[in-house]
Amino acid sequence: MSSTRRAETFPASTPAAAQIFTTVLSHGPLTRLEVARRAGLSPAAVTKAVRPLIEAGYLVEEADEPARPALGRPANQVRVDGGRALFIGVKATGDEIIGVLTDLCCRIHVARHTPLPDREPKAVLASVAELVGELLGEAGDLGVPVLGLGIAVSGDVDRGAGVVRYSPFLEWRDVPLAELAATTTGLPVAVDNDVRALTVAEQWFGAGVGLSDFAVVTVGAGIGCGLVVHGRVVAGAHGVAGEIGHVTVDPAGPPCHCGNRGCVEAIAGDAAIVRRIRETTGLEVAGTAEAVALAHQGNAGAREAYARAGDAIGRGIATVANLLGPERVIISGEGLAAHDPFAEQIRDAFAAAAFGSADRCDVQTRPLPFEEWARGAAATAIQSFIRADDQR
Amino acid sequence: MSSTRRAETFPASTPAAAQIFTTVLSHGPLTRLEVARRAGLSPAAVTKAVRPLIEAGYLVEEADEPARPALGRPANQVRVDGGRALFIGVKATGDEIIGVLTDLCCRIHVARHTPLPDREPKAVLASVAELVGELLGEAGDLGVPVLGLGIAVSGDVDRGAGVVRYSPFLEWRDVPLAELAATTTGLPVAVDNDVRALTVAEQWFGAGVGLSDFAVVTVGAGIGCGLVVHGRVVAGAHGVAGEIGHVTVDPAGPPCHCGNRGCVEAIAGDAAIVRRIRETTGLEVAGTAEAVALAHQGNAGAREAYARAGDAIGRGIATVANLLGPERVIISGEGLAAHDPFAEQIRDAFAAAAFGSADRCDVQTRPLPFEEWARGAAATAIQSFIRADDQR
DNA sequence: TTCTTTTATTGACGGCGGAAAATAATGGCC
DNA sequence: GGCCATTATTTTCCGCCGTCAATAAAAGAA
Repeated sequence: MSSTRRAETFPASTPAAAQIFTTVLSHGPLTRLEVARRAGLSPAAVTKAVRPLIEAGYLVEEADEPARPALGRPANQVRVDGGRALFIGVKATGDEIIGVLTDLCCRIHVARHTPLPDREPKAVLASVAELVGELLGEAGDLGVPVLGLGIAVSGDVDRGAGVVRYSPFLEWRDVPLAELAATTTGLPVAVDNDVRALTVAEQWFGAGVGLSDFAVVTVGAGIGCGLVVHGRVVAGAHGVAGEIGHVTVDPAGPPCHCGNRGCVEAIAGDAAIVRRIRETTGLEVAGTAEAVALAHQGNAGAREAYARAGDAIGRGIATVANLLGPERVIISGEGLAAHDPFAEQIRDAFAAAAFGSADRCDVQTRPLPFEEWARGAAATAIQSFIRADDQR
Repeated sequence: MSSTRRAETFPASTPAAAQIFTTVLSHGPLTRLEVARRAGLSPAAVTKAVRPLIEAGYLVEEADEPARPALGRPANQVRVDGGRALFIGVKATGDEIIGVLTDLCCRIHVARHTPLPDREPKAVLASVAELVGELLGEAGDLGVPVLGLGIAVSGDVDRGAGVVRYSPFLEWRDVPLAELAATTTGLPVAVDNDVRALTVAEQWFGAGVGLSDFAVVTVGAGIGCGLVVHGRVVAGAHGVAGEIGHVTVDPAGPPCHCGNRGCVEAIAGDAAIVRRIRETTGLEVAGTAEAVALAHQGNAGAREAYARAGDAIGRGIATVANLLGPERVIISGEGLAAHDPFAEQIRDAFAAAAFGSADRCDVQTRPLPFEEWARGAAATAIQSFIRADDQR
């Protein structure tokens, strides 16, 4: 199939050129002058950097110029041609693989998911290859080349080496996933931790655009956190960071699988909430869906459990805000959109526990559809293709 | 006095040159080849950058070459000439001003402190000017020029603007301290938060040398924290960061002046420890010195209070480690050196509460003599003089 | 002495980004 | 319509920085 097709490379030789491209990518259509101001470069430098990018088709001149000035020569806006290239993002959980086909602007064109019968690296790799094959087929129909594959896995991932150091859900240790996937798919592969991947997506295409310091908190089975400091996603000295789930909220709280008590996750994780409702109401709650339904019906025990969870998350976020002073915290989770009381509780607890930063830190809540995880993986693939490791 | 003396400027025009200098500054004498490797530059670039620095007297060729290779031309090591320039660092607390005269390598030559009669900006400025005047006199005796003044203040400080936004201890709001001190002393002035200043000193001259991710935790009247992420000191989006003192350790704990309960500072701050000992033993403990003495004598109540405090600090540090994955945490405080059980308790609590990072995060304890705060201020002055904002 | 080995320096080269000037594209004004 | 003011973009030229390749330097070994 792919045979000896040479991997296409991005024509941005210098860091400045990459920065110019990412500026346009994140901040929509911009005139060259606006790009120059944002990137802190001279207009001439922008002109020179933009030309090869237009010639290669990654940037295009915007056809209509809506924002023309009252006076003077009208500006020509430039934007990224999303249709120029496609990327595939894959998120592997313990029992499912989610894959999306996105364009260069990280807009999802196709989403697929398949169950995962076996967690062995080989079996997972085979499933990933199959899913990628299907998505490549879709891409072939569109006649647009796929330039990269991103894979997101929860756990301890060495992004630079493309190795999954340790993934509890998959029960993997030191799996050189990037290399393996590259040989089976023939695509350039980027591998990263799932929450960090999601954070990259927010940084470049979401609510973190233009911010140099923000946090993404994911609420679901586990509680995760991606941090952006100084315009770069924090990976920690050893690849582990953002473990907000195991921040202690109440030393007398319920035991956590990590060995401590009262971790955020032990109070606000899906399983913890279900367990709490069972304990306080005596009802046989099967799962999260039922717990949410109970809370919506006004069941006191369920509401209390969610209030407790919201409180724990709010405290956890306040801890992040106190330590890092982010400009914004983006809370995202499956249940959040449908479940406002939860979010409100988070806000209240945050406001109470945040020391000096509460009024200066914007807390946003946004839903997290399951494809969003895979989109994050695609974002890392795009980032890796552009080869721009830091940006504002 | 100083009249129209032009401020001396550092002859490192490019970021690369500044990086080369800071590499030599932090990593002691190095051969040009070693510098090139560390800085990721060609040997030729190092040669060219080093020459003007030697001509200006900031670098010198090391006289004796101890590390000569078995074979080949012996290497010429280069080091920073500390005696080339002096800097003054000043730390202002609520009731005292501490000043040090350091050389370019941030070694303390003279330390002075004077009580602070009044907290009004004008009065503080006058005291600072007097102290600086004395230290300038000492510098004049040495015949070495003083090239900068750094002032460290606790609270919310905008380093870039040189403005103290809000300092609770001094009861200041929006005081343009850098500008004021520059006009009264005639020196270039850098102003920063005290804990961040201390962190810069550790990063360049202390236990953080060579690390891109570490934390400094100060234990005393308050509990502070300076963070280095991606090789840069974290200031947060709004100038507030590192508020580890108000991380909640126990929601049912004692009330804190910040309005919450069970903050680290409300358990492990000096005042909290003294109060705890009073409550549990009924003894009239006057201050920290007495509390420490009681603990050393084996008084059960005092030991319990310190154990509690150590536990709280350890948990707070674990939170930092879980979130940021630093390579090292440097705990520094006045009482620490004399007070090992405290430190041990911190370690234990950290090891228990740190999720996955405990075994990979090095926890160091080091004493914090009172001049160390002022030395941090001098470090920011040096950094500001070199004009290198980030480094590894 | 001469060769080998390692370090440091030199000089040519290329590329990038900035400054300034030129060019382009409009609307307004006479 | 011609001219001018205004703003955007491009061109041209220039300086500077860092790399490359070659060379010098400073030993010990043969």
